[in-house]
Amino acid sequence: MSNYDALKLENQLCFPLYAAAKEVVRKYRPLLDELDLTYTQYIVMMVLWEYGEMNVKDLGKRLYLDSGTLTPLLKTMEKKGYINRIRDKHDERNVVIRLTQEGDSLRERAVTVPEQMGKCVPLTSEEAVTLYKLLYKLLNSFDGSESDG
Amino acid sequence: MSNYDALKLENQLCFPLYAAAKEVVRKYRPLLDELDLTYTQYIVMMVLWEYGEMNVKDLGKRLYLDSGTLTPLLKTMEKKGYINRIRDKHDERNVVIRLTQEGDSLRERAVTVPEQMGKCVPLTSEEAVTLYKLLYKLLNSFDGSESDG
DNA sequence: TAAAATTCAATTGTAAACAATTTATTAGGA
DNA sequence: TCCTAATAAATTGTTTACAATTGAATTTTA
Repeated sequence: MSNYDALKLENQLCFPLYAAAKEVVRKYRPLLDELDLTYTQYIVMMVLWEYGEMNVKDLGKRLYLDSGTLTPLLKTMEKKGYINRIRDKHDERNVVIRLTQEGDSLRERAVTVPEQMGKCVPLTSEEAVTLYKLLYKLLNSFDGSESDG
Repeated sequence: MSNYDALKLENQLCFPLYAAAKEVVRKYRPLLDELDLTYTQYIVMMVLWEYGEMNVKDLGKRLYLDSGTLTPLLKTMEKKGYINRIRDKHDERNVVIRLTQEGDSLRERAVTVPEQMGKCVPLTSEEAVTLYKLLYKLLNSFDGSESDG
């Protein structure tokens, strides 16, 4: 019996990670609906708000997403008018993603999202920092073995 | 400028949560491929290995999944021969999920998965416990607001 | 320089994930 | 009893997510 304890859900580290991530993304939904963004589209916007433009590959590396996810996502965002997709003149293999005026100005409305989310997270700032560091320790350890790119 | 710092990816707690969860699930893939299970199917099996049987609703509550996800997933698992789906005689609204002999015996082969995954996680046991507790603190705080059920 | 290898995005096919709705069943109230 | 809630699973439609493959462009190398 206790031979199988390692297979119990309550003894998994991955399960609360998987479930908490899903639930947090669900918490974002009503806030992001008002910006006509999904969570994945939102993190793309965050990168673009900070860097202005970036090609698909670098975006994927930053967000841990591959072109199979990003290509249709970015096409949707282009239809919404938030970004442009432009072939790089110097290397036509690259597609550069650039914010439109509308996409850039969305930033002002998005600025309340992090604080509203903060209210949903019942952790002290020390706990949040600890969690943040542990998650990045995990994440950084995977950086040698990516897909795609 | 620093008005927008809260919108930087590196200042988000949710992003490393989201990304780490995805990457950990990816790490499971080659191990679970040998059992012909996806990660979501695997956590269903973990619950069933422990409890033998459970209806769809309770399974969903435990795994933070709704019937829209579980119904097709469970049908796939039934086709594989790991489970049976049986309408509850006493209340025909309920579908009870029960392990088959084959599903039950899969447990023996699955028992190496947790230890193999443990090797991929570069955390001390103290760190793992801290992470575990923080994730459940987060997760438990969401328990009032579920979907479906 | 021509051929081979590499790189990048796009495509294809499959599997989650979930909101919203629908269908069937059961429970409660008048 | 009949009618209305409420409940549980299934269905519908949309979006992620990713492995594997394809096709086009670039770089390397022979």
